[in-house]
Amino acid sequence: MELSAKYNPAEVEDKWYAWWLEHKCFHSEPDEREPYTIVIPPPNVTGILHMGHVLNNTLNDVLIRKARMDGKNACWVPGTDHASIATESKVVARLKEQGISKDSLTREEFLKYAWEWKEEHGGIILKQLRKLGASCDWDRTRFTMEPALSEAVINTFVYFYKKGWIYKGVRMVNWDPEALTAVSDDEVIHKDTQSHFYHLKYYISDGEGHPTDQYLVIATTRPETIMADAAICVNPADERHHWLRGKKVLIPLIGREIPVIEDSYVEMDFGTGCLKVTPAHDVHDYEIGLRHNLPVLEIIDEHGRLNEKAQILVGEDRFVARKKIVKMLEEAGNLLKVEDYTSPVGYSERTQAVIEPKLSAQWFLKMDELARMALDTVLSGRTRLIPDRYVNTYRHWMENVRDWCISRQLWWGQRIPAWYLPDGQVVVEPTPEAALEAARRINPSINMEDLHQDEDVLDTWFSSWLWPISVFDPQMPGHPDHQPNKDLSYYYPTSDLVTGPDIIFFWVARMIMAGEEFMGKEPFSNVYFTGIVRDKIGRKMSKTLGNSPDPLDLIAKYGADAVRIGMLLCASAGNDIFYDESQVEQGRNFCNKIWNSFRLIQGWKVDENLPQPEAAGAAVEWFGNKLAQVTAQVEDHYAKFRISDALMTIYKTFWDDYCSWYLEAVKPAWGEAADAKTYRATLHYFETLLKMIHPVMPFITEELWHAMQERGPQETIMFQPSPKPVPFDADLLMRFEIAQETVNAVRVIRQQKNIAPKEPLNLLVKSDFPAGIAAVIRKLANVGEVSVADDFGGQGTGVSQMIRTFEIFVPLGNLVNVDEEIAKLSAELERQQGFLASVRKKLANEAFVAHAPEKIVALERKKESDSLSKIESLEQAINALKNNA
RNA sequence: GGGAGCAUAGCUCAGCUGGUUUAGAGCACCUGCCUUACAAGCAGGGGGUCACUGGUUCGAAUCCAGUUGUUCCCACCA
Repeated sequence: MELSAKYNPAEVEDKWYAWWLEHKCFHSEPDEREPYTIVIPPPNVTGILHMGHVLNNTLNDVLIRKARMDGKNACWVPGTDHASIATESKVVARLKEQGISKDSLTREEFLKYAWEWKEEHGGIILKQLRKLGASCDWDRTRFTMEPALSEAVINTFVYFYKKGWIYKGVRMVNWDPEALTAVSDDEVIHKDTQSHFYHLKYYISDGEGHPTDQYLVIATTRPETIMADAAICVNPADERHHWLRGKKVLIPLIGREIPVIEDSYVEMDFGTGCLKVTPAHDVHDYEIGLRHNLPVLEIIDEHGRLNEKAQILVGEDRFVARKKIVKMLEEAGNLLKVEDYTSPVGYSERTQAVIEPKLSAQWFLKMDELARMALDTVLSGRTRLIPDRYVNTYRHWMENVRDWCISRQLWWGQRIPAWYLPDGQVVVEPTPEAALEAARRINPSINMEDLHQDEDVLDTWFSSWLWPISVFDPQMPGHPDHQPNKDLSYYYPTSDLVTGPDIIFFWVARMIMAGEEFMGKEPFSNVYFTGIVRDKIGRKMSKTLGNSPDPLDLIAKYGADAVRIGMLLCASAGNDIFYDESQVEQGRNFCNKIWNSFRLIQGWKVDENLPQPEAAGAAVEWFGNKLAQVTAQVEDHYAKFRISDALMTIYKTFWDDYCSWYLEAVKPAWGEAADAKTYRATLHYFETLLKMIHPVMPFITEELWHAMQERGPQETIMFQPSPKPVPFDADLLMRFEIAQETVNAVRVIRQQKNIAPKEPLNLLVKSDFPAGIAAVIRKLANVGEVSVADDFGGQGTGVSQMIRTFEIFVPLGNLVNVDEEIAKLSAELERQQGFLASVRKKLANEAFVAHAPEKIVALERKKESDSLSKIESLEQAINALKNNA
């Protein structure tokens, strides 16, 4: 087979992915082997692949492929998330483009559109993951809103309701006036926002609703809410304001009378020390209102517009109203001054709308017990967080957790299984039929038409948190009729979870809660947190910035293996990833290097009768030991989730050790054949390297593994056992390093003296020079003869050099400038003497000798004696040069 | 406001319980090579007072404290 000079990924990748699918290589069924399970962090069903997914899924795929080659029964369960807010807002936006407003549709009509959208765009991302090489068990693909998983969600809701942990309550929630839904605290992003601090005069009432000429001053950022004020509050300890006790003041513009109250919540040294209390539109004001029994007057509607209770500016958007009311206050003489002011403002993560605190009835799940269990899971180490500093973050959240608001005023999602009777009583049951039955136990005359199901759906995370359980057993173990499930008991708990730290609370923590509650066992042993993918100058990749490349374009340009390498090269755990296309280029170059190394081997003619040359024999022996050493390092890196280190270790072994040293050492001379022994070893090493790098580069390794020799119709590198560490000869490796350093030294001499690589040189060493490496040196440095002499004095002029503690000499006759060589050696001598002095200083320090461990002291003595012998050699060499001159 | 992380070569990072011939890698850079596997390559080379200041120690990039810069998380100062 003739191979092209460059690796061409496109055809190779499509061919092998199809082959893997056809041969069901990714599919897993429970058997007697040890399971290794990963559940995918489900991407949004209508999402498209971005660099964050590439990072995450590459890591997942590396782990799952490694486990597969380690002989485990590897199962990677893929799927998508219905992402209620994100998807619903996309559908709303699309309908808007078509001139259809969501308000004009019934729930059923809207859901019809939403499902159409899902059918159209859903799962695109899963197709894209195949391009990346993801070895997911596609037969197990799940969707969080498929009927079975929705049932899991509903069953879970009913389970917790019956347990008494789910309740309905009126709370101040974070209202998103764009999406028209409450969002959880975690979905609110606080950003410092430039605004203004308006100082307003509130005149004291004369008791009959008329202003006196006395006034107090409040400072507010939200003047448009004054019409909802219920009181003015001061700190009881604030003597400046004691004259206000018992007074009433008039709200500017509308003249409504409100009391002055005292509460220690108010900071005396902030603003004016007077706080306007607006219970309906501020969380803290609401709490003050509860303490002081203040009326709650809501003047902002769900769209963020003022309603008729505001009396003025009715129908205006809150921000328009703010501008207008400032002007009105100014004209009325109530505006004392305006200051620039920066304060944190909450924005909706999904719609970017400014969050409006709003009172509403919502469903909550009690968190205290769940959090207690889940905290223990991590603190006891049953689930390890990597890097472990996330344990602190995790603990802090768990210890300060608030009840989870699980209802969303959306349609896309699992509808809350609560039915209201006409008298307002509620029954919670998994199905309408069961609900009717339950309702009839309360009131036997109830009919289906009398029941009204709650309009809200559940938070998306209320389905995602079940993911490691529900993908295997959608009925959920909490169900009263639950039957043991073979898949669940085999695959659960899963092994590793790879995800971003941004969803540690949304998702990871809650999965641990669900795992403990339903299974009594942690859902995964390790959670590996990746960093956030940023561009070269540190900006988060985002669609709006346009700084995120399309991964599919990259794959088309460089190949999937190259993209995977590029991503992993810079992906140390927990650190943000600075992505740059040059890293993918590096990956592409590596593919090409591997490809060409195979072209070289493949081009050899093999002669079974040829004896193995000495240099080849030595190289074969060396590389076998080198591989053993490297395998141990790689295994260690994997065990510590240092994937990029594992990759770099193999990369260097393949490129530097195998290609640059080993192949050059065993390569037959031009026109000559290779001996069979060397050839077989070379192929064997190549195959070992392919297996080592396969989890990272699945495509090119499969291609070359098949190109090496005829394989069986079912055979794939995917299931080849990964190389296991074996003992190696460290001394032999050290000797070869000396050979390498010697070769380098000779090459430097050539370069400095302008001697062509083709021109053979001679090399002299002393009798202590390590044995068994001369042949390799001869071949790689093009040295005619390596001779042993214990005195280089009579050898004419040449270059003398130290390789560690060994002196070598290259006779060069009149090519050498003696003065230059003497200067060079003298400089080295001086450096060495400096070094010796520092070592001796250390050894002369009695405290050091007394306190330092014996091993360290012995090492220093060794340094001393080595240094002494080097100095001696250098002095001899200098003298020899002088004598020869 | 509270907490956590980071600061080592131009860039991205290793450096694990302080001691390994007076700090490593990859990329980038410089020099010389179109040497018959690969110029997406080969051979060689230069480059860092380990952010700063103190402290602990026989010994500090490594441990401690503070300072500065930076990133992230949490948080209600109107």
